[in-house]
Amino acid sequence: MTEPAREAASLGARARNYRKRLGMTLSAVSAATGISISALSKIENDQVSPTFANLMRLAEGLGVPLGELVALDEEDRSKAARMTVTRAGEARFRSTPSYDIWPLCGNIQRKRMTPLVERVRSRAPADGDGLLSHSGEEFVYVLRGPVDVHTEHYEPVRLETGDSLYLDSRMAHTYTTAGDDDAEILMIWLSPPGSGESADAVEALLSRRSPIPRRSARKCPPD
Amino acid sequence: MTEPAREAASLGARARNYRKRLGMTLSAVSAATGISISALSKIENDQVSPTFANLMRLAEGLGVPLGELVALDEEDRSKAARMTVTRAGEARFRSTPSYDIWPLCGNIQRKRMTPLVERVRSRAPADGDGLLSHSGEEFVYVLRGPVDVHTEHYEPVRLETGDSLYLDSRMAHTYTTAGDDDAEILMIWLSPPGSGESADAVEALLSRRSPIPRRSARKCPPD
DNA sequence: CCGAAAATTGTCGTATAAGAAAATCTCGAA
DNA sequence: TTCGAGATTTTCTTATACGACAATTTTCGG
Repeated sequence: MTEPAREAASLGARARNYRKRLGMTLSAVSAATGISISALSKIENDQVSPTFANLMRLAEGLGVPLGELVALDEEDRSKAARMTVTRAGEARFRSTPSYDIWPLCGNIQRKRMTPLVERVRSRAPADGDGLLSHSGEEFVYVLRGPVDVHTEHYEPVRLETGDSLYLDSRMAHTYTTAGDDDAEILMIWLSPPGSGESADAVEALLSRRSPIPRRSARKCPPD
Repeated sequence: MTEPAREAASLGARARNYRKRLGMTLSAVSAATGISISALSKIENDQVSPTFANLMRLAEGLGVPLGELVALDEEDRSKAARMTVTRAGEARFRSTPSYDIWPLCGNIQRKRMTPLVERVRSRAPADGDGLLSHSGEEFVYVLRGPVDVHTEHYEPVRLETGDSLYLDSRMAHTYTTAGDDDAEILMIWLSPPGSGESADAVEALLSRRSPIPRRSARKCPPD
């Protein structure tokens, strides 16, 4: 057997990695892309040199940027190796009128996603910050619901525990708790490609949300 | 109003732009890449869908990262759906040797993050897929632990429920359950920025109509 | 060990990309 | 304007990717 799949050296290996990653079979990819199973097999085994048209279909079907699918490894991965862990109780606590916020994994630099656990306290959009829009995209997974999502273009959506949501942050939005207790959500915010990332990301997010001075940070576990 | 410099919309246009920027003729590119002149002409005019082999040769000959050559403009998400919800039970189920996977919010197109709920079944890296590396970054929040994180550059890390982790996906990694039962994690995978960096506006203009001052076949590679 | 699903391999007909050479175009100079 | 040489496009033929199908082989669960 080949050694554990490192950065796949060939196009076929990369394509296979991305497929495996989604737990898809060749038939599934075939259905998603319109490429025949046999062609997919040959592509993954580097027996053919696929056309640009099929490369585009494949990237689309696998949900991978085309440039990434075709790009050869151009970087020393050992230097780029980065990882950071935040323990359940170690996140630092911040507060806005509507939310208590625990930024996660803040140690790592140069990361592009900003993960937060938020305790939703407000019961109506008017209670706190109102609808706000900002750049980027955000994904929300409800740790303890129910939560109502208010946006400028959709009817409010109620999310229960375990529900998830993806939205374009440029559309004004806010979250409110829909139950008797505060709700809790895990949010991952993705800043747009051009904007500077880094630790400032959380500050930017907080400053947009919080017209009032932040309190001093204190430790408080999400759970 | 003068026509705004728009980015090359097609692969052929991009290829031509890069060639013009270097002041090269088709023959020069042919010599540099090994691709026939006629094939180059047809590629630049989008009359053919070049093979991956020729795409690599072309990128090499033009001194352009392959990802840039092939990347489509990833803009225009205005028309796409701005929000999508996945209910707790509605995610479609997929399975790999090591994981059960529920892709979340798959409906929305053009999103840059890929959220998944994964049930971790394997108890050791060797049980299933082994260590895998791929592009991008990933954030993990442990819904039900404990989970062990194995990487190629770090000692294994044990995560309990509520812990979170951020890592560079290019570092080979895998997750195993460290308890008696299967573990469950929420993962958000971020694919690398589409290499569709906008072509330089000036270059786009230059390559359009009024050609670069053409000194009788003066082939000077820019330095 | 078995059976089923998945994946690979091989063949064939078709579609189409690649390469060679001829035809056409461009543009400066006489 | 005409001319001519290089640049580009347009024919051709050849090479090969694609899709369909069938036959194994491999991979997993049970």
